[in-house]
Amino acid sequence: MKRESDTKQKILDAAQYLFAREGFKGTSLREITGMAGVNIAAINYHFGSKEALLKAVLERKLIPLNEIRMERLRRVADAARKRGTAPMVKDLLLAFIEPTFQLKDKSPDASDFIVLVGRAFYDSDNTVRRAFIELVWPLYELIVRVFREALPQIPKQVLIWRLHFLFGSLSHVMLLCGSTFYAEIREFPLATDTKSVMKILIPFMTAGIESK
Amino acid sequence: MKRESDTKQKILDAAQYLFAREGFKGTSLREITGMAGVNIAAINYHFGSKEALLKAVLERKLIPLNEIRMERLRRVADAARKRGTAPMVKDLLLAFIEPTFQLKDKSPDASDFIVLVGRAFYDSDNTVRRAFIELVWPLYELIVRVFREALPQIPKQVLIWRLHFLFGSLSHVMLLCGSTFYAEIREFPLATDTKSVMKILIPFMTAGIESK
DNA sequence: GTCTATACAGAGATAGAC
DNA sequence: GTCTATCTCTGTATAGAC
Repeated sequence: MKRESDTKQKILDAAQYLFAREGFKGTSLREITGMAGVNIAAINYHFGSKEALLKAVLERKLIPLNEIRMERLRRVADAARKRGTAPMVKDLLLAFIEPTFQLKDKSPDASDFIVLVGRAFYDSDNTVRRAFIELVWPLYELIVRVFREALPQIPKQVLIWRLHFLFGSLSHVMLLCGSTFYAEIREFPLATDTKSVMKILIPFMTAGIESK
Repeated sequence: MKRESDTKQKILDAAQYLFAREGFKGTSLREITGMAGVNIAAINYHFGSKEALLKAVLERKLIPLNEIRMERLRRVADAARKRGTAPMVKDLLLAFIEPTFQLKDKSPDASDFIVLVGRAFYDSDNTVRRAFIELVWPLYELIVRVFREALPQIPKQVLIWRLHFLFGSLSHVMLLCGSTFYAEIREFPLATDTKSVMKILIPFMTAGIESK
């Protein structure tokens, strides 16, 4: 007899793998169940719909990741408040960005998840975009708040634009670091380990966000 | 009797409109031909396949746009060479970025095209990504070359990473400026006219790319 | 409760008659 | 250049076995 969570887990793993490679629309339920070695009806039984399955895949890793990111951002902001100073932009950036890439050191399927999330905001499917935005909304609000504390002299509209530039760069880097499918665009291999990327990305972003 | 180019044109217009809204995979040939008021088989007759239609849609506006961008980049680099100095980063950035947004002042369907291109690199469909990369490759190579002239002291790998950060931000901004579908993520309206966006984006990018 | 097999309606692309 | 016929594959629903 199979345990309930076994089938669910196998479906989630296969779905994450395939969604990352073929996209949401590009992956059929038959492919997923075929790969997971379960019956076609299992997805509807366990999750209710393809859309609900996508949400489950995203939530599984994104909720814990967001908790880590929010915790780290709050810690930076709190420490600054105790010192009576504004938080440093580079500390906030590292707190926000680093945890995502550190996932790769923990689990072998992290790359698929990173690609999935890196694409989510740009997906042409409303379902995917909405599910993603809903999940990251509290984090987004926290980011706006702590960066306003760090840079009170910058008009809010300008700061929000700059944060969006950051989100764009971050998504782009997530795809380049998370997947092998983008090798075609590189004329020679770029180092994509977490430490090397942070060393280039954080100073770039700090300079941009702090610019006059 | 219909003129040959009439049917083709109507298909291209409908396809661009629908691809921008529903994505490549998410748009059916029936939707396109229905909107264009032509027969379902007309796409295969005129273009050969859905994939070839996508390429035609991209090429129609992207080839002329890339010529403008490359022309402007070369002009900045040439002027600097004549002066015997390195080209200015902010001039190169404006030459590369501004023409895309200026399309909106020329044609009413430019927003759809901008969204389509803004998404292309992030599409989960290989077809879309490959078609896009092939079309922008000469521009990409020129960009690397002129930015190396502007910043010879920065190691090539670091510079290429920074250019990719730029591409990510640019794509993100193209979606936010080109579409109304992203209104959900803004807590209050951001100004998305070309001049306002350039005024915020160019200094941000200049500071990031020139950072120590 | 959990899983399987099968049915279904609709959308996919395309070949070939006209 | 147009249209229809066709055949495959999609997501979902359900009836029943264990």
